[in-house]
Amino acid sequence: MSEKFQSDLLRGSLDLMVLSVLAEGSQYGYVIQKQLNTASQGKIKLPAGTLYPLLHRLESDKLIRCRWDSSTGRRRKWYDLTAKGKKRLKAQANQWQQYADCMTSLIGEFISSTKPSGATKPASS
Amino acid sequence: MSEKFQSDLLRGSLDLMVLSVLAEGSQYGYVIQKQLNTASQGKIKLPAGTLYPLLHRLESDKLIRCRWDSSTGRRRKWYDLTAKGKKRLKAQANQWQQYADCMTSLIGEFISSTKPSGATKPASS
DNA sequence: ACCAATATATCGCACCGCTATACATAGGAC
DNA sequence: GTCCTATGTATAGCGGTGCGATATATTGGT
Repeated sequence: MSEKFQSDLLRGSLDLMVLSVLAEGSQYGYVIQKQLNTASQGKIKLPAGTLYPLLHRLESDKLIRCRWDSSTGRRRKWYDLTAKGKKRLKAQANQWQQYADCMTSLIGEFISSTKPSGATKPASS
Repeated sequence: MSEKFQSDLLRGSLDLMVLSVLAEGSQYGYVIQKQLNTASQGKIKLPAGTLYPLLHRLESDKLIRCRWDSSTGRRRKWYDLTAKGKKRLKAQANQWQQYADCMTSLIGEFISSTKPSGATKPASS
């Protein structure tokens, strides 16, 4: 249970995940790491050797910007989405959805839909 | 329109797609290529340099098996799912679904559910 | 004083999709 | 017959990226 996803699944969508976390507000690397772990129910355990180079790439692509700050305690590197980053987030989220739809139509019949606790959704809102 | 998916999206799921095509029956490489192109509405255009090495990998992993046959015309290399391949297909399809659910819960709010600025076709209804 | 958790960083490996290139056959146009 | 395109398979090498290993520094608890 709760196995880790195979690494290759992250290729092409890990940057999108990080952008989506930052869309909720400024964060620093270590928290992003923990957040993705939590949000995925332990299935995504980003090693530091993946996370920090990724953040550096996003920054050099001007999708996020950073700022050292110590006002919350320790000195940490806080990241923010740029306008370009927000735009990219939307574009990439939509592209991912199309990709997912495509995958589902291909492999849908091979998925055993035995959800461990059924409950579709308690009719939110 | 009908842009190609970025290559990295395929990492970790391309093998799954090929297995799912072969689950419908024996096929040879060239047809698999066309089939994925069709099924994805042109968004997946597998280059031969991707397809054949992939088939070789799947074969060396004993997920598929091959056989040269000329009885339908030209000499072609026909592939079949092995028992191991069928098992892998199911396992990987389920893992992918979990991954997709995880992604959706992360990025769902950033997906604009309206299709990109209206129909290319004048809505037949 | 010691140790674990926090926090960031970089090096080099491994994997795989892609481009480029190659070769062979088949069928139609001219 | 020759040319061109589609069909069909194959491999070499490049490039990008997730990861393990390793390094460094700070913080708080015992």
